[in-house]
Amino acid sequence: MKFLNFKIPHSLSLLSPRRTCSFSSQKTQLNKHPLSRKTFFQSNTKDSLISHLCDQKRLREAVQLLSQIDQPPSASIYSNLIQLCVQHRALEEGKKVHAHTKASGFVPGVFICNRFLDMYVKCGSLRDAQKVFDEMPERDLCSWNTMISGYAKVGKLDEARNLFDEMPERDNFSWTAMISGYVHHSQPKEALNLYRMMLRHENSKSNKFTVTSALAASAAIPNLRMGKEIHGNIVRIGLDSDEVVWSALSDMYGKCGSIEQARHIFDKMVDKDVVSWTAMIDKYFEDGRREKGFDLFSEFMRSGIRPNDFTFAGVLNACADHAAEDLGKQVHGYMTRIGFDPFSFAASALVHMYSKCGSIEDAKRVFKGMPRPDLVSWTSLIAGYAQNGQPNEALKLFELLLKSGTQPDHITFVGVLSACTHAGLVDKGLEYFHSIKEKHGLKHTADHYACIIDLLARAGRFGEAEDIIDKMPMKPDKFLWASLLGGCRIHRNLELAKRAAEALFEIEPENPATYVTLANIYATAGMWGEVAKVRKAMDDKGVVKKPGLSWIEIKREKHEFLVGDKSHPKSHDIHNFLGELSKRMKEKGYVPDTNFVLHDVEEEQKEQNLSYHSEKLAVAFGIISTPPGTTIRHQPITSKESTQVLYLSYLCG
DNA sequence: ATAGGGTTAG
Repeated sequence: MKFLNFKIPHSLSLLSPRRTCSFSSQKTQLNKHPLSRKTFFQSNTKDSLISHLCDQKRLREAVQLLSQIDQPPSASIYSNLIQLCVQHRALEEGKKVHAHTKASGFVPGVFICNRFLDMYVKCGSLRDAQKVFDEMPERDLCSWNTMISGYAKVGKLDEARNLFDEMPERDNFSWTAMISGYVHHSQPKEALNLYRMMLRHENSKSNKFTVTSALAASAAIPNLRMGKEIHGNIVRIGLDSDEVVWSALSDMYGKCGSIEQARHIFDKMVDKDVVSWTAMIDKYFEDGRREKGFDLFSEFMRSGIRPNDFTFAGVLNACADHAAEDLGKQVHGYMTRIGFDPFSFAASALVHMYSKCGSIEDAKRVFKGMPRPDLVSWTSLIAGYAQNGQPNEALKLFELLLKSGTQPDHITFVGVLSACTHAGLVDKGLEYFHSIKEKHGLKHTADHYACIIDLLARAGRFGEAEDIIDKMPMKPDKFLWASLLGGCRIHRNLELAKRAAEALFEIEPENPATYVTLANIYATAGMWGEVAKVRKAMDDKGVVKKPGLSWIEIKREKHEFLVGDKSHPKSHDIHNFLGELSKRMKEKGYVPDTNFVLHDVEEEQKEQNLSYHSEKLAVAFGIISTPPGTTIRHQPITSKESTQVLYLSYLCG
């Protein structure tokens, strides 16, 4: 081996005055000249020392040692070094190695060039990769594919596609890189076009990689017909023995709305791994079938396969959505036992879960335990404070965020603006609103506009609100108009209420809430003729106000209530409690504020006959069925069809 | 050597 090394650094002879001497005579020369011999010996040792350092993953030292030798080491040493740079995502060191090849006069072949391409791509410097690619005298399929995949992964799809179209021939790697690039960057249709093109024109046969990408595309559209077609292909070609293919297939059915089919495939899988389990569990959550999801989750826990951060994040988000803090706490405990990455999104999902459940102290504790909280955690906590009656804490936290050097994004500002709304800080809110664009260089989103209109309308500053609406660069959405309508109701602004309602009738004519609110505004103003007109319009259009339905969960059992509901077995106790409660409230001097009734006029009239609103019934039942001091959480369901439904959950302590 | 499945915040 050492003898071989002797041959490679022929530039060694540069050190010796006799460059032209032959191999054997040089050896003799070396023997005769102690200095030359020492140099040779050192270089030789350094080569093997670099190899040794590479084996030990000591990248820094290896590169430092490399910089001390002027002549190129063997190609395999370069290769090892580059690979190590890739592993460490060490762009700086990688550049040093690259510079060394140039300085030492090493002429890299395609193989080493491809390594450099891969290194630059993985370290995130596509510019350097492109430069290497441009300078390559000779390229192979791998060179092209590495570039295409590099561009496709970061969403530079045009660049990727240009290379793809330009390359002389394509293989499965090229197709997969391109198709998955489209899938991951919201162009699933283009992905499927490409897949069809592959089937048509090229002789490339599908393999498990191309079909999984195509399945992901069908899932993202979603296109069940195409998904089924690919399923057929898979069976025909015999690719149905691969875990990932199965998983993608199950995912496709789930995303295309056939959750039963997804489960069917999931059940048939022999070697389910953490990804297939997690995906199936999340399917149930997305489908709103949380019991099923939680059941499958506990089944997974018993399977012996180790869950990962995706699993935890998925379940915790489901807990957050359902204010299921008891389960969230259990998951937290489990995570602590088996360990989780405090830098990962499982950690921020914890902050989110506790914030959403109203346990802001727990959220803060998790947040403080994070070595470097990410933006999602900051945002969750800020929004959590805003929602849980501590808007000033939310704003303080936001100022801390700015000091920490983390850049807020548009979602952070939704939390900030809603904090201002809750705190009634109108001018401060306006200041933040303007800073979004001016100080942070972000674009105002429809959400920001809805927030700021909500803020101004609640404060009765309708002139400014209208001014902003008229100047905004996009069409106001339904949330904005609904906020405005709500503000008009508080401040009895009939004119603007009409404008808001008309806009809402156009956007969502089928939503009864608009009619009800407008009728209420007219009723408050005593304009009964207008109330009747709104009612008639509702009837004419066939819009039906669904009765408000509320439910509360006591010990995992759901109890439902309609307005004026007397069918519950405990109905008598509930009504006694509520009667007692309003008696005591009146004694304390409480006067009901009719501006803030949550229900429509008809229901209000019912209430005068002691026909209680469903929320009141549910909360009352919760209070009398639980020990004193128990937290009762409420979670508005924001699905399209039932905006007035409340979800209340009693959590065992 | 280059490619595939599940993913947070109002």
